[in-house]
Amino acid sequence: MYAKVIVDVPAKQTNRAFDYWIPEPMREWVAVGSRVGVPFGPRKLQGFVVDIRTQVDYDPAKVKPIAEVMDVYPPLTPDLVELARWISQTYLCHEITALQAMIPGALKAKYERHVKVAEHAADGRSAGTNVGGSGGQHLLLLPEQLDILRYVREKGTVEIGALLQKFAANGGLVKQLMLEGLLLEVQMIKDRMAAKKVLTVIPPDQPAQLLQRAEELPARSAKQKEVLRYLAEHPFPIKLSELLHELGTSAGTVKSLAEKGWLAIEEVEVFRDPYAQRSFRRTEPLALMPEQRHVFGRISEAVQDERHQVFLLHGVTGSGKTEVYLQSIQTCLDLGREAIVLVPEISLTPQMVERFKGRFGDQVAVLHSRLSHGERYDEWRKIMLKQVRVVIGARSAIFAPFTRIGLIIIDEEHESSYKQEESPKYHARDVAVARAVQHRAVVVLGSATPSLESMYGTMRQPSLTGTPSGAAGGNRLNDAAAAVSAAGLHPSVQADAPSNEAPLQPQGAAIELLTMHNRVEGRPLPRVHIIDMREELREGNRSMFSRSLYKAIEERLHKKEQTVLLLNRRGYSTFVMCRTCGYVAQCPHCDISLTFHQSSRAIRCHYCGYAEREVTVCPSCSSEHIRHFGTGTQRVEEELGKLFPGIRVIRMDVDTTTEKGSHEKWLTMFRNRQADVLLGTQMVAKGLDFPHVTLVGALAADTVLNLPDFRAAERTFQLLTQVAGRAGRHELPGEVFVQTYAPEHYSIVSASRHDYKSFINKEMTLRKLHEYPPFHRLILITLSHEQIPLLMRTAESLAARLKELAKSLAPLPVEILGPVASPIARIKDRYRFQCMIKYRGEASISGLVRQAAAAFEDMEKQHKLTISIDVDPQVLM
DNA sequence: AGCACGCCGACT
DNA sequence: GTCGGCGTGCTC
Repeated sequence: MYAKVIVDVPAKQTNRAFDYWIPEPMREWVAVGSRVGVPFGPRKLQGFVVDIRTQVDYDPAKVKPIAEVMDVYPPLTPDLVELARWISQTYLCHEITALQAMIPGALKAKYERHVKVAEHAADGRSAGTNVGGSGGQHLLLLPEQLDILRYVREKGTVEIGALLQKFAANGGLVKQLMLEGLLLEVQMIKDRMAAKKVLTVIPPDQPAQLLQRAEELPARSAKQKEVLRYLAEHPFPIKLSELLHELGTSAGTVKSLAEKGWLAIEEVEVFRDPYAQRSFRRTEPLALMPEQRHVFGRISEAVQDERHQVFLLHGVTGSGKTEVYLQSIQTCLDLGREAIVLVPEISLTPQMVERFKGRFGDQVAVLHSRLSHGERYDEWRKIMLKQVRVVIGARSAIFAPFTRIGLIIIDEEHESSYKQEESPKYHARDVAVARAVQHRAVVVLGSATPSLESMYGTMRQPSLTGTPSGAAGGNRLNDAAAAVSAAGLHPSVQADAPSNEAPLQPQGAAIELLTMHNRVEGRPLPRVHIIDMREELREGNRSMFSRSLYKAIEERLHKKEQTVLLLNRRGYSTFVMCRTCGYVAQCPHCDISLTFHQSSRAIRCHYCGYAEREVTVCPSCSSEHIRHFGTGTQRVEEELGKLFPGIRVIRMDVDTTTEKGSHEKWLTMFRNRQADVLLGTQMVAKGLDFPHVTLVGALAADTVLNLPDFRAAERTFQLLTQVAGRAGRHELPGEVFVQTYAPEHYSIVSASRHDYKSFINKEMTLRKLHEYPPFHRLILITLSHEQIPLLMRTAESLAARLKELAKSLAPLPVEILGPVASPIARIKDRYRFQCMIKYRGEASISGLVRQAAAAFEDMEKQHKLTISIDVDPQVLM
């Protein structure tokens, strides 16, 4: 038998499967999805098995055997292997990159070079005797060299780095021994993190015997008797450390019993459970409101039919989407199938976790970035070992190694954080649809402000001719591309399918729209006031608080109610400027202004981390009129303190939430009403639910609007709607103040009226007019290099090449825009140029782009030029 | 990505 | 004459 293996080298030339022979004894351990160690040229590398065959396509005489199998159970399921291929084709990345993204970081290969003592050096066992060299020639070994050999022999194998460190004074000798063949190099592939194991005492099958045995022991073995009696009474495996603590004895006591064979001590895998300390109050399903009942009905029907379908659940904030998710998941579990819930990283709060753990108990695994490497790995292991059936997590949880997925929920589906910014630059929403096709699972996209892409999907008519995806035998991924497009997320996505079978018309059912207009228990949406800050300024108010917001905060302080203040920092640089000459502190390595950080009193670059001391004298004109521009949360906090002496403010931003668990700490404090105001960036807008919040203020609602991004209006509308939804979720009614310099902008007006429909109509019209997504699709190609001339030349010829190739697709509209300098024209001393491809979805374009980029392969290698391709970019910077 | 092979300049 | 520069190509 042979295996096709994708090796751990992310390069164009190695972006294909290599054939290896599977030695007979390994046969039962090697499967599609296995991690294996394979010889590759002179090295040993990790790889993933993507196929198993009886024949090879390569000269059988040259096929090498697999060197080792890394895991007892393959860490990837066959469907994930297939999905990785789809991702690599759709998002134009190396297949290995997609595969690696699917396993936890703990399983990333760590390559170690070890040495062992060569067998023919074995005669040199005793010190002082010199060993024979390979040619029968007698080499004189120095005593130091014998020391090294003896040390390595004792240890078995030693990592080269460690050996060199140990014998630092004689580093040359180690090398010499290796050259002479007395030390052999062994390459090892290690996991970054192993499962955590704990010594555990296992009682025998018949614990009753233990009492008997205790009698037989001599009187002086009191401690041993005690251990036996304890185990007879509690005949369950127990941690050795716990047992010792319980009985106040030492390990020797238990060990001697183990040596007699009366009990066993084993290493048992334990799971680091980040939620172990907490108990979750069990919750029962809540009664559903009529709208919720209808939505739940549609979803659970589809789940029960085991048919692939995508729903878009548009529910206003506070309409009870989570309860619908919970009950739908229950339906799915009752059918013996598994569920994945994706949540934006930022809203994966303990509160959210609690709701799922409360309903499904230890059936739930949680995956998010704040877990340590080990914790994350353990949660993942629980999924793989089928100890849980529900996963809640951020973007990458879409790769949970389940085998019978029935339901995938994507909460806040409009969030741009579902798009990964590093390779593989996948969108979890699209991957979810592809994965759901494989499993014939249902996808629920939930949001109070659905993305235009998803909304567009609901507007498409189901095709008359197409068979519904997931129908008989259709459970394959080549349908997935069609399904993603049929789902309408994009006009059409095509995995690099041979063009003869590429369906040009999307087929299958479109997204079904489900709507919930009402908040639970008929609570009204909060009243939203738009405050024109231009007018405030005209009337002499130069503070960042309008008079009405000031009054509203004052009122809340009196009534002992709470306030949430949002300061949207995006697009709001807190740059440092000299008021005399206009000098602005810039990063010397990037084309971006440095931002001021109060906590460290430093100015630093967000892109490369460059930092310098705060400047008090202008380096350009020596003036002392240096001002920190932009309204950072720190300044708002200061001003609050001045305006309302004694006010208790919790500030949440990058500066205060980097520490592990700090996020949670602040929110708990606020919940316990230990503060009057929660002030923060985007992170205060998402998913939080505090009963005593009756006032929400957006201090500068329109900062995003000024960014050169076609999604600016959409982002603004979403953010304002989300943050407004934080007010008045419980008994107390809420009120919202939106401060802006663009009070007539449709995104702000619609958000203030809670009018999603008028917003979407306006925005759709504009997008269509300007040929932007979702009507057209984009691919952003960014080139970077240290020197502008070479960079420009390459970018020009890449664009020319693309235009050339695009002609072959005529008459399908494919436009090549650029090259132009990127919005941030230099990062880390590298200049950046970009080209944008704008096309209608019917065009199968990924192959074309790859072809064009491939022509510049040698440029990349020779001149250290980098080309990065972003399919469906979310952020155009 | 590594690593070897291979073809042209400054040294013993 | 050789050591070594890094361009080119391969890894089952």
